[in-house]
Amino acid sequence: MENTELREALQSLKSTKVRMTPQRHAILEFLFDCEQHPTADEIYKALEDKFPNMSVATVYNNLRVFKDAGLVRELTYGDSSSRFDSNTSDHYHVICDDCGKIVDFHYPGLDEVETLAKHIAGFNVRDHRMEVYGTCPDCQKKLAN
Amino acid sequence: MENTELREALQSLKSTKVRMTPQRHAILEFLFDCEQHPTADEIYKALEDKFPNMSVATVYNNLRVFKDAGLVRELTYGDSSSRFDSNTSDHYHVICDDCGKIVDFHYPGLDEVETLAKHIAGFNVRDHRMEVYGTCPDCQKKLAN
DNA sequence: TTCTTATATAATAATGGTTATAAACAGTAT
DNA sequence: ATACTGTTTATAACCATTATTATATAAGAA
Repeated sequence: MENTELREALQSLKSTKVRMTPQRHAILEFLFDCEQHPTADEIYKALEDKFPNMSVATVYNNLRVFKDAGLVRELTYGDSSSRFDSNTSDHYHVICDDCGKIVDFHYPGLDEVETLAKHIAGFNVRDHRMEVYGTCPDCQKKLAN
Repeated sequence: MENTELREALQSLKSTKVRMTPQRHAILEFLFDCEQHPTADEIYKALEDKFPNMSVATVYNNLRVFKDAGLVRELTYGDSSSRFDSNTSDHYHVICDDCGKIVDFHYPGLDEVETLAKHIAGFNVRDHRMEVYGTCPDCQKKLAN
C-alpha cells in the first residue's frame, strides 16, 4: 500500500504551516505512485492533463517544499536534470551509464562510514549517498550485437 | 611530489591522439597542484593572468577530454556547478551542507557493494561514488553562537 | 625547416534547467 | 466583509554548459 506512505506524507505536511493545494496533492501522489525517479519536467508533463494551467515553477517550488520537509530526495547528475525520489528510506541506486536507468537496491550498514567520516573530518554527519555505475542488462545485450 | 602524477597524466595523454597545448598543460597543472576541487569557472579565473584570451569553452572542452581519458573526475551537486577532482584513486568526500567545503577521506572495501549490485541488478559494474553530508567544524562553531 | 592537415582555440550565440518577480488568487482569522 | 498570509500563474531572468564557426596551431611528413 503506497497510499499509506502518501497519507503519512500529507499528515506530516499538515503539522507545518504548509497548505495543501490540489497541485501539491497531485505532485505528491504522482511521486509516491510512480516507481521511477522522475525529473521536474516529467512530473510537469504527467500532470498537464489534470492541470493544464499549472506552471513549471509550481512543480519546482513544491518539490523544494517537499525536500525541505524531508519527504523527497533530490538526485543530481552531471549532464541532465535532477531527479526526485519519494523513497527516503535507506537505499542506494545503481545507474546505467548508457541509458540512465536507475535501479534501487538495499544494503545495510554504511553507518560505519558515517562514523569514520565524523572522526576523521570532525563533521557533524547528517546523511550519506552512494551510487553504483555500470551497464544495465538491456544495454549489455544491445552492446553485444 | 605531485609533479609525478602530473607527468604520468601528460604521458598517458601522449599515448592517445590528444595534442598538448599550453592551455591544456596549465589546466592540468592547476588541477594537480590545487588540493581543492575547483569548478570550471574557478579554473578559468585562476588562469586568466597567464591566459588572458582563453575561452571558457576551452576549459570545459579540456575538462571533458581529461575526463574521457580517466585523468579527472567530475563531481556534481544539486545547486551549483560541477567540481573537478584530479585524484582518481579510491577515496570519498565529506561535504559541508552549510559552506560547501569538501574534505577527502579514505575508506577501504566498498567493492562488496559493487559485487552485490552486480548480482541484484544484473549490472556490469564500472564504478561507484559515495558522499557523506554534514556540518564542518568551522560551521559548527559558527552555528553555536 | 617548411608543408600539411587534423585538431584546438577564441568569440559568440544558443540551449536548457532552474529561479526570481509580480500580479492575481485562495484559505483563514479577525 | 476585511485583512493577512501563503500559493499559483505567467513571464522574464539567470547561469552553467554546449554548439558553431572562423582562425590559429601542434605534430608528423617531406
